[in-house]
Amino acid sequence: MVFKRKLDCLSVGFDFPNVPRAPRSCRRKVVNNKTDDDTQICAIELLALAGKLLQESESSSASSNAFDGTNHDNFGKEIKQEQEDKCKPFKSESSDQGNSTEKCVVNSFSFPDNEDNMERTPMSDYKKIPGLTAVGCKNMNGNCDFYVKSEGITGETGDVNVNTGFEQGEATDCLGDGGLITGTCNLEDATALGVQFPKSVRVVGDLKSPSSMDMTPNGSFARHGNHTNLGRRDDDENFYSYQKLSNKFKSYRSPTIRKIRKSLSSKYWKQVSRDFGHSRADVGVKTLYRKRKSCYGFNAWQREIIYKRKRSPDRSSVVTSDGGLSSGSVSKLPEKGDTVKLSIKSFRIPELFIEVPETATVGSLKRTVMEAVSVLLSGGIRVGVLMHGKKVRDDRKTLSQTGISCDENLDNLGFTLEPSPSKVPVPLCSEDPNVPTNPTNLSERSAASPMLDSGIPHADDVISSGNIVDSNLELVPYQSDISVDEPSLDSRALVPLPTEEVKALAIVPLNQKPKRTELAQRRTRRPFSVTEVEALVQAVEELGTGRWRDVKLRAFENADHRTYVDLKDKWKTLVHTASIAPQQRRGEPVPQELLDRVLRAYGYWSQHQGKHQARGAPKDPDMNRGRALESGVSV
DNA sequence: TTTAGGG
DNA sequence: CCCTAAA
Repeated sequence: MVFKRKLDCLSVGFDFPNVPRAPRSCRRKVVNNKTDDDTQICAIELLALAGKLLQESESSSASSNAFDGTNHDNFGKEIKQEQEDKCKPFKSESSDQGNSTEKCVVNSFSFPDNEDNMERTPMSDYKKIPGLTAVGCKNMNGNCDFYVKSEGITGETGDVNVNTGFEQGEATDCLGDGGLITGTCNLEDATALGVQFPKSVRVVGDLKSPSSMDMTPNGSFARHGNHTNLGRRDDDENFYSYQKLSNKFKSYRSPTIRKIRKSLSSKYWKQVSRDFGHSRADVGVKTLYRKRKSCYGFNAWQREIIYKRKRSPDRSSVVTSDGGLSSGSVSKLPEKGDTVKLSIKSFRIPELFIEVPETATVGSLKRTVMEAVSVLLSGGIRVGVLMHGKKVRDDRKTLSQTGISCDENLDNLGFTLEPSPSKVPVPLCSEDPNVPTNPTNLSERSAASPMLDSGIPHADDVISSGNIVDSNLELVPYQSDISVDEPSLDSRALVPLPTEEVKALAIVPLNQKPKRTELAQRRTRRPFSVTEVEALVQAVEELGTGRWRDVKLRAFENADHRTYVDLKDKWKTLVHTASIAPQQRRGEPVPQELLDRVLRAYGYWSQHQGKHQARGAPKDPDMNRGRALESGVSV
């Protein structure tokens, strides 16, 4: 069954720690979709906003130079050319596929730096609003790359504004309709922007806000980074915002998780539970959920940041004595050793596989991507360091020992975002030959397939936050064979690593209006048969109207599709049905005899709330004689 | 997880 | 049937 399968896929969701993986069949399906070119479809790269902290004068000039007219123009051309080159083959192939689903792998996208801007930016204002829209998309055949174009940059008072438009007719070829805009990015506070597109562009701006920092040779990237993002002059405000976002994120995710759990067959969860060493399925599920929620979710990550901020002020120059962060302290260099300055333009993150029908709206695509990213981020991520393309696993090594020094060519240095492997107890379904299970090489592939949101593409969907159409998202846990990504070649400058992470994380939930994904499809209607009604009435007569679980157990134990809520609902309708004229009743007629019993029981239990509930069937003569029916108060 | 009710 | 606040 299609629906079922989709649910399974979805439920598996994300292979971040503690989350069950998709059934093999599901994952294999994804794998099979891969082509040789798929290896190119490397992990998504989250474009990171990074900054190089320089002396005021230096920085200022640098930033302005980064986007002077000439460079800018070239940039645009290059990108355009890139699009044309790569999209052509895709177009021919896609035509063969008919009007079916487009599968895209999001390679990279920017994330907004300012939440307000993000929410308020109407489509029509893209041209004017400072921001960056960057979307990379490659179809499964690896033939289609399209990116948004950087249209211009203006700067005022140190702010850098990158206006990126999306050229209709270019990138649109890949999706079949409309442009693709996942978000805008206001660089108001950004100190640097790296766009890892055909040609990287870096914007260095507003140096007042050090989102970057110097690192001591002994410092760990992660640790430093974790402090950094918050190290803005408006630290408190940012942090508050961050927390708010975190809450939103939480609330956003919860329903999804619940759906997932709900959707999963108990059988599957039981399996999962066993995999995790829980003896009881229900306990396992609960534990899983809670554990993840408390340990690996966004909250944990947040706590970690806070913790580190307070704990190791000496480790980072951006942390002030009072635990707060100030920009002023950032400029202070460590007294010993050389300083390594890095600029991170982008992070490679686990691949996100997205699948949407051509008829899906751009808005739904955006949301789909958003959801995929949200799920990815919700699992907790960590930073990986690559030197010469090789992952540096030893965290104890000093930077210089690793080869990361001011003398070295830092082009060999790369970073990745990855799920926290340490949180992965045991790879599920590791027997799958198609799926490498090295936890340190985790890579996510999320498949999103809106199926119901096949509405007519509407530009409004993109801009009207209040007009969001449901989209479908299904996440397929997936461990790709992509373990070590190419280090990004042009990254150098200061490293506010986690800064970017925080931004990314904070942004996702913001734009994500929690909406029901099609995951939670409405159950098929299954009218109660007379027999069922009889059983229900019988049980209620004996147990009362406040013990639906018991009713379920007693009369519908084996009817998996009848939940106690269903029974309660049915009783509710029965009471109503019995109360109205027979002519007004619909559906399969319920014998009047049963309806009489319904009213009788209803009346009885209304007057005996709890009195007999502890015992078995209340052999109350009043009820049996139907007197309760008339008076409602028969005792 | 259940219960209780509104949607 | 769904969704959820409460318990």
